[in-house]
Amino acid sequence: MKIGQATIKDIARELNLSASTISRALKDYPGISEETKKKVKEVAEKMNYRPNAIALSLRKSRSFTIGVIIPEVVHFFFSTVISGIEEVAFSRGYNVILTQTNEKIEREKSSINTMLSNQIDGFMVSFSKETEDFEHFSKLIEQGYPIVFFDRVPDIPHAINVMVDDYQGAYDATSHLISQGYQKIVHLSGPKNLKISHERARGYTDALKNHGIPVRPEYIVESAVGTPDEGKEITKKLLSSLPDLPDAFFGNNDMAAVGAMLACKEHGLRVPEDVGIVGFSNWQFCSMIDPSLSSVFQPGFAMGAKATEVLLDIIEKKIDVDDFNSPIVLETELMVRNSSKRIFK
Amino acid sequence: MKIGQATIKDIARELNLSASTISRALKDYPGISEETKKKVKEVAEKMNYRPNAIALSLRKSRSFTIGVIIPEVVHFFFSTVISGIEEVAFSRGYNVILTQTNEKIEREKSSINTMLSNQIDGFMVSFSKETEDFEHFSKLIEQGYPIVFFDRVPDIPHAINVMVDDYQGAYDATSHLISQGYQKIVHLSGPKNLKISHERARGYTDALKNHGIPVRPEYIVESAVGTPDEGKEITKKLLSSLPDLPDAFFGNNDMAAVGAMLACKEHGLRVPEDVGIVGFSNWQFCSMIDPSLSSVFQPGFAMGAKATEVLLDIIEKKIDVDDFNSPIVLETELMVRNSSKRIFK
DNA sequence: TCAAGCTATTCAAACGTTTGCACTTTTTTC
DNA sequence: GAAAAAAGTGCAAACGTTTGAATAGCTTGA
Repeated sequence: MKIGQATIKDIARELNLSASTISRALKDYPGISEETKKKVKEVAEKMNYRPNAIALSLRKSRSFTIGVIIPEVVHFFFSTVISGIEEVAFSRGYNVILTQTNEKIEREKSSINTMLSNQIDGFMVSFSKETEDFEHFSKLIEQGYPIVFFDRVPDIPHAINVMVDDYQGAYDATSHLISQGYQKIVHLSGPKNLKISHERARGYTDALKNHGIPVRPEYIVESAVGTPDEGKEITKKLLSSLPDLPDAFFGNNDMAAVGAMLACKEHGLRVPEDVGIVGFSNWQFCSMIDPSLSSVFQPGFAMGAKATEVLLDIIEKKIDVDDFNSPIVLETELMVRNSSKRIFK
Repeated sequence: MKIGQATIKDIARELNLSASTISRALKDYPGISEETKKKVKEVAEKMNYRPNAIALSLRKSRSFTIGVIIPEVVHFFFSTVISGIEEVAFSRGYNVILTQTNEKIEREKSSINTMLSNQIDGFMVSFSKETEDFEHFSKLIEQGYPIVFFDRVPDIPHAINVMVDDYQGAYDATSHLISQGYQKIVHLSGPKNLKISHERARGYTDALKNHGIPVRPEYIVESAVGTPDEGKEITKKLLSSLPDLPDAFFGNNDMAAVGAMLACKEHGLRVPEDVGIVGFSNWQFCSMIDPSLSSVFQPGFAMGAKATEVLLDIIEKKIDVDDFNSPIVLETELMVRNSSKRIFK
């Protein structure tokens, strides 16, 4: 049978003291005699006293809990972000309550509501693919709720955004392919409503331009879902329909890239000899497949950690919301592997 | 500026009614006139009233929150479990607070403490590799805290365990290898203190025995960490030291199996012609690597969902703790892919 | 001797809900 | 037309904690 946790009142009764004295004694407040403090602490220990965080939250209107809203948990990149969030939150004494939206805006909204009900101290959000209207976030910001966006960030006033340098990552990846002698580079792009998709596409385009390679619209194809199957299908179609066969694929994510790789292999093309491939995100499997997949590393853990640091600093008023007029951008790193190495030294 | 959320008192003041009436009106309690109910609800709507879950928790000694303690978030299998947990919890109106132990028993214990402080309604636990003494869990069970273990389950009285049929999965995998003509099958086993490791090893051993193949102790090697690198190293050593070369590897997990595959390839062995390989867990990358990796599918999502159902049923007293005298076991499924297909039909 | 000044402690209200009970007021019943 | 029943609402306590203000019991000093 669950024994009701000992409370301050129980200790008070035991020692014939008032609740306030117990509270202060436990907190080492001045004005309590050393003797009393000692006794109180002993009894607390003996009774296995554990402060009731709920009561504390009610009193202080602070829950020491942050809410994380994420599209999917079963996603390598996001899981690394969660890990970073959890790590920092734990070390600073906060709880993390987690919900996934499964890319549905309705779940996003309802999660916000339950979290508000739960008096969360702040939000960390990466919004869903369905989200095109940011009204529900703007309202929160206006009302002064601490909220930090990561990875998928909105373009709205006063939003605090932590992101990866998608533009540079894509630029590097594309430049690398060019440097390896690939010229006809296809970009499998991401969903149109995500800023990260645009940034990556822009990096790709700029790299081509800066190397004097014409940008062909038919070489930019949307791979919105981001599964290997989708990438494979799209690539297959391209290979059988394009008059001028591409010699490289730059995927907006690793899944699409791996799909492209499979399609190329099936089409009898050798990777990297005939076709070069680079992905984005550097999922675990990149080094396990054959040929190993070059990819742009996104620092997910660091992103989660940094975003949480910022959120907690805001919550604790160590920094001011207005200090952020531009996003916090983390560096990517191109991991060159065999799928794009054509020039051997 | 954050506007203090409207409370029941605010509505009461607005309508010149008492807090109790508001509370009852909002809950459609009998004994409140339809007219009042209507007015109250309108005003609540207008003031954007949102019940304070913290106050409710304090009053009811129920937080509608469950605590999940998991070894790692960045782990395909566990992330699918979390997803299942989150899904069921959300649909039944519960929050999920998540902590990862990073395989450290100290974090496990301290997580339990903060969760207890937070008046969590119940626990879901998969313990760390370091955990060998289950005292801290036994105590919780004795005190009547609802707690459900999943995947890594303890062998202690009254524990409610949800697990996968590791024995059968391993048995199937090994039998499959035998049916494909492999005879000298190495098992890369898991950490010794996890029951799942024993079960998988037992399935492997029994399959050999039942097919009249002698079990050789030197063919069972511990791959405790479970990374591709470790699997690769171990396999390399085996290939260069064993006088009688093995012709198959059954990995306790996919990472070890992939390591074995890489080592075999480097050693000039062809997969599956010379060596057959089967993993365990069916991680996403299994179908993406070349050759694709056969693996035992573990229903992670279903496990998380089932475990949560049970936990919530216990919390809500829909079922009794004593109804569980044996673990809930979920079926595995062998996914045969190219890494172990030697007999072509 | 007594006001002043400490020290150690207690009181009481507050955070936002819920809920058993009591209290009005209205309606029904005979 | 008076008593009984019903309907609608309010009071107050409780959940566990914190905290400003109040109080009690000392010691000190002139």
